[in-house]
Amino acid sequence: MAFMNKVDQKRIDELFARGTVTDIFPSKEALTKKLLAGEKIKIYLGLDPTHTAIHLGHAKNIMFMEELRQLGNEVIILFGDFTARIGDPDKASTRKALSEEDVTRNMADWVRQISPLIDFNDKTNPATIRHNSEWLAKLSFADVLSLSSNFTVQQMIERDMFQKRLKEGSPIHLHEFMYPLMQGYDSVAMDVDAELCGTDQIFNALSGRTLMKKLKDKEKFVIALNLIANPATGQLMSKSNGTGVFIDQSANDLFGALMSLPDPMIEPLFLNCTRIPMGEKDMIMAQGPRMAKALIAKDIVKRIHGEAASVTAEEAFIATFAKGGVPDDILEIKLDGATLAEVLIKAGVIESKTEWRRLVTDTAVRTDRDEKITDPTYVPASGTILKIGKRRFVKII
RNA sequence: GCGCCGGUGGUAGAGCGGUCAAUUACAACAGACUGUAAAUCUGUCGCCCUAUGGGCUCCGUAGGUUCAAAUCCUACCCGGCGCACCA
Repeated sequence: MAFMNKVDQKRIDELFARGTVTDIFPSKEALTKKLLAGEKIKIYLGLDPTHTAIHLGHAKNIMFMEELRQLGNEVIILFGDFTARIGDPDKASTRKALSEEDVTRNMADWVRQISPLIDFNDKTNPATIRHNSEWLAKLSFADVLSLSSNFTVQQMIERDMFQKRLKEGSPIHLHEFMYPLMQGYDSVAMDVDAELCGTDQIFNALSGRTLMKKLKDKEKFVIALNLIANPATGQLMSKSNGTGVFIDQSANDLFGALMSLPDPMIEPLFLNCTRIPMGEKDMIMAQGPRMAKALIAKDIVKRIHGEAASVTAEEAFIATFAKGGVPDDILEIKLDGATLAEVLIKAGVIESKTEWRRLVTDTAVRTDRDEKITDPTYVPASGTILKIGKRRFVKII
């Protein structure tokens, strides 16, 4: 184990070649040297249990951690359960704190969702999970004072978000200055060699670097990964931009969500979210956007739902959207004397009768034989398959 | 505690006595088109109905003024800013 491994070298090169690592502190050279020295490095990735809307931007960081784990490093997934209850400074405002139950539930949900992406059960080198309440909850006020003496107010207010708030006259709560401190102390408490984070977390990660140097005289590496953005528009992948893809959905839905992303996202997805060798990139991109996107979507679905599901998802997508067909597994509903609209509301397919009337007048409702339904009071025969819009399918039994 | 400002639909954010179920943008939904659940164009976007019409609910909460309130008044709750208090 303590010798330089050619295979590892190749793998590390490949990892960096994807261009998803934007910053390394103190330097890339130092890190590569350390990784190749055959020493097992202890690295952590902090996750925020204030929410469970896990999208590809999170997923790709987890994938990166898995890669490091496979290279033999000690990999820690750290839940900021203590910090989540305090509230992280947000761009615009102070974030609300969560209850303990919320945080616990969220953490379980995170683990469920990321489990396909990182191995917590490997026999020799499993990824481990820790919680920062383990140490942060135990600090005394004196400890906190002593920690905070390592930073100046000037360093804290230097942050963009604080500058912005100062300018706007929005509040900056004192405890928000503690956040980088707490996150920095995570590094000390776990005595890590490195931290992986998104570029948005560099400030916090670097405060950990400062603390490690001051308190332990140790050089902590910080590896910052890019945030996935649309190269054409510069917009980050996010729900509000209509480009957020959440991983907690069925194979079919995930595949569809990926296919519907704008074409300029193909390359970032390839680089960030797949591990298809870089050598194949040009060949894949040369196949045109549709093929390339499908290939990438399939690879991503495979990582989360497995090979078989990824194949079915692609087939279902082609059958349903490219050919206008009907997927296999559709909701079956029984009328039982109620009107169609009533049954659909009950099944959660539509929200209200008003919505139903709208859909009918928009000619969004048709049978599988392409007959348009124009009467809201239409009573379908048993066995009829109804398409409502592009994505809603119902079979009457 | 005092003063000032604000709380509007999924979000941002107009409106500030009738013409407001509430401008606009984003999100969402639908149609056309398409390789696509993309882009673009078009339409829709509180609920209910015996429907080119009618009814109900809605602008922090509760009252009030008025023929009429999201719009004015009062109280309360919540948020922000400033000042003070911290004998």
